[in-house]
Amino acid sequence: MKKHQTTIIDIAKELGISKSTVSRALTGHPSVHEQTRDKVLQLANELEYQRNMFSIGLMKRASRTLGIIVPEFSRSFFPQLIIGAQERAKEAGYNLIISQSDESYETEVSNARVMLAHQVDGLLISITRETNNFDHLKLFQRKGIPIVFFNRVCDEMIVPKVIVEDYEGAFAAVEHLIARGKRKIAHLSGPESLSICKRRKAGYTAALAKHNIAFDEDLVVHYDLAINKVKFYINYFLNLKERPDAIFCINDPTAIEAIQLIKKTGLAIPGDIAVIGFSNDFASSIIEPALTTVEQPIKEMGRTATQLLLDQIDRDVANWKAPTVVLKTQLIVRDSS
Amino acid sequence: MKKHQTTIIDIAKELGISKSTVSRALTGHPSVHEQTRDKVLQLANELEYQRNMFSIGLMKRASRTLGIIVPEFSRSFFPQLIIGAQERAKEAGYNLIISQSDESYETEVSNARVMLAHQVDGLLISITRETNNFDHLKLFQRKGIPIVFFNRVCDEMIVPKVIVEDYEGAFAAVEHLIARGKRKIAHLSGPESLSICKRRKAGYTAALAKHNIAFDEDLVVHYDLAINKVKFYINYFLNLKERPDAIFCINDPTAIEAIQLIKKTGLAIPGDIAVIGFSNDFASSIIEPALTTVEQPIKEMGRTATQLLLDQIDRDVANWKAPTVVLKTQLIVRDSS
DNA sequence: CTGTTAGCGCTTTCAT
DNA sequence: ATGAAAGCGCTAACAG
Repeated sequence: MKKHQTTIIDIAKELGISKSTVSRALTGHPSVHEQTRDKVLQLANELEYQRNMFSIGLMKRASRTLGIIVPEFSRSFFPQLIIGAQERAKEAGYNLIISQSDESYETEVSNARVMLAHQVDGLLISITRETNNFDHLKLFQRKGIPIVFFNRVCDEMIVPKVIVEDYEGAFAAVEHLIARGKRKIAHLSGPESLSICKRRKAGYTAALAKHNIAFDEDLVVHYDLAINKVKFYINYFLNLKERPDAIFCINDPTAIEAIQLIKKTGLAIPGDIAVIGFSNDFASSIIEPALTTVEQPIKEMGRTATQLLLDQIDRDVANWKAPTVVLKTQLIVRDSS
Repeated sequence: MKKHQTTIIDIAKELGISKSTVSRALTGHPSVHEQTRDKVLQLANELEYQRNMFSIGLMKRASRTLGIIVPEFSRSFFPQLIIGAQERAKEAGYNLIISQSDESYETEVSNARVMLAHQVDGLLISITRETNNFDHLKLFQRKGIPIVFFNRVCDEMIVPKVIVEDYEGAFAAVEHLIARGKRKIAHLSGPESLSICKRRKAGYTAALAKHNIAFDEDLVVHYDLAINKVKFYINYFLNLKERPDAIFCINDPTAIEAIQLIKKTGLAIPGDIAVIGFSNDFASSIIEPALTTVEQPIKEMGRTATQLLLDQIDRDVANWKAPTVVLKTQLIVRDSS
């Protein structure tokens, strides 16, 4: 199958007028005779003319395309976020190229390369759990292509970021556990390299402090978010001399896995051990007992990140102060606590 | 922020050689002096040169980009499928532009337009539950851009398709229910317009027939897949004079919703009513009782569809017989039946 | 092995 | 209101 594209030249030839006039008519330029424009538009329609993005891109040095790189999308979080981003992009007349890095640093670098090759006008990114080096992203800055981080952000780069109230959310979750009478509250956290984990842990610690509960090193564990390893850490918690009476998990998939594991041991949730997650993923209301969790506005995060990106693209900003937008979180109390 | 692109011309000038030589060196053309090539490659690297897809696309009339349009991706099915598609595309040196039509025909048409504007070399698509008119897709054929349907296919277009053994899967599911002693088996199906639903229904009907169970019109309901309407149909089933003792649902989200609703009424699953889904989504092993379902090879479907698309792109086929690939399904028996 | 030339399809001056 | 011409960055002939 060979593609045949209807071009402006075809239309011009057919109508016996110049290419430039056709171009003007097609782009809605005012200085075109109405009759001429109508004729052009009609013929273009008949021939199913489609503007060639390559030549336009070549001329304008802009693709009107944004890129988004997410670490994974097997769980509902990132797909939902992408829906928000896509909505906002579309409203603004931009398209979105999506790619997922599968929690692999290498793939992330390769995806970034693809985005560059596709001449995206801007990049949205949430980094993998492995990403420690940011050269591939700094390259965008050097090339003058704006970046916005969301969810998992990079602290060392000064660009706009969208995060949620991780600290406050974690604080509220732990305070809620305390209100339920729990005192030995464990925290199953993610990689220490992710700032999101640091903030949630800080909220956890602060809530304990406020209520005069001693911070116990043994009750906090960091893991790499590989879901199949959760069993190891849950076992660890359950076998402690003084078993924790609650576990605050870094995210919903972790919490859901934890619940399934704990149920198998015969322990009662939340009686023996309460469990709390973070994010309010779809599955959290399905599991039994239904998961108490900290809801974050996922779609909104996608929209906001996209907006911040558009702001940078439109504005011709030399010393633009990169904002960090912090979205609200809300504790959803269900049956697991 | 204004983009500055390093171009081949920059490199040529810097090195005092011709653009074509630079181009040849960069594209790995054999007829370039090794020294020259090394110099070019090194400088390109230093200057962080990035090929401009626009000019290449303009020249080659190909974008090395595939498009994929899915009806939604809030559930895990399509994201997983996309992962498979992306894998295969990447292996073949293609990029993938993803868009989701939100189960809206209008959005699907608009997304198709976007794909066209982006000059995709081929399109993968699973239609929305609303799509009855296929003009927007036939346009691709007219333009010589290959299409492959997957999952939700269009019967009236003769293009490659990837589906699963819907009939066989449904047959196995219903036969399993019969083996469990169920006799009044209901079927909550999707829109009659989707061939996928027709095939599953046919499997259902055939299994009943094989075991001499009369087909009961009242036990089959079609709905539009809007998940919040499931309660209406479940209620209908539960209030029938002779309540069904099993429900075969068109997909896992429907089945999961059904289980939640049935549990609220106090009926026992599977004792009073067994429930079976289709697809083996992530959530199906989380719900309690765990959902019996027909597993389909989701990632594989994405890979296969992509391969069929690549086949069409590479081959210069006038009268290429469009294949329909049918992937295996497998019944996963869990606790809901 | 390397350079020259001529476009790909479009927009954008600059004329008229 | 329209046309002519130049060129975006690259590659593919065709020469040497």
